[in-house]
Formats: sequence, structure tokens, C-alpha cells
Amino acid sequence: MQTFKEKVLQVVSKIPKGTTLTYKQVAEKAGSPKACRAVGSIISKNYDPKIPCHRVIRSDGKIGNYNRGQDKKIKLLKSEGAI
DNA sequence: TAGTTGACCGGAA
DNA sequence: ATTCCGGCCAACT
Repeated sequence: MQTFKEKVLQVVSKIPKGTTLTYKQVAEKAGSPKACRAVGSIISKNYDPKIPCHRVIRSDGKIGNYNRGQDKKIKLLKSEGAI
């Protein structure tokens, strides 16, 4: 059992290729469905190449933000077939 | 320690 | 459909 931050990173790192999860879904899997905001904060600060944070999008179906730029995120999702 | 901020979400106008 | 407001959680100052 780890902290919420660790759990979130773990969940995100377990996202299969070509699959996109919403921040709320990640928060729910992490144990706090209402921590969707915290998830964004944690991921944004946790700059790690092992964490495919580009597979995490908003519930509205929008891309949201990304530490490398939304353009990179969109390209990655398109490359993986998530689009 | 307390206050503010942020890669969000859902509902209301 | 778009815009505004409140709420929840973690991190930063």
C-alpha cells in the first residue's frame, strides 16, 4: 500500500497501449474518485518517462494538458491508435 | 500551519 | 452548445 501519488503513478504506468483513461477513472482506481484534480497535479509534477501520462485525458473527451505540449500528446495517442 | 494553485468534474444558467 | 460556479485532493509557497 502506497500513498495516493504512488498509486496514481502505478495506475497510469499500467495503462495498456491504445487505451485512454480519464483523470476521474485514474483517481477512482487510485482509491479516490473525487481526487481527479489531485491526479492532474501529481502527474504534472511527476515528470517521468515511465509514466505514459499522455494516455490520460479529460472526461469531456478532450486531450487536456501535457508537460510536453498537447501536440505531442495528440500525436502519441494517434500513433497508438487511441484516436 | 494556513492559504493559494492546478494537466479536473459535474451541474446550472 | 458554451460559459460560470462550487467542490474535492495533493503539492507549493
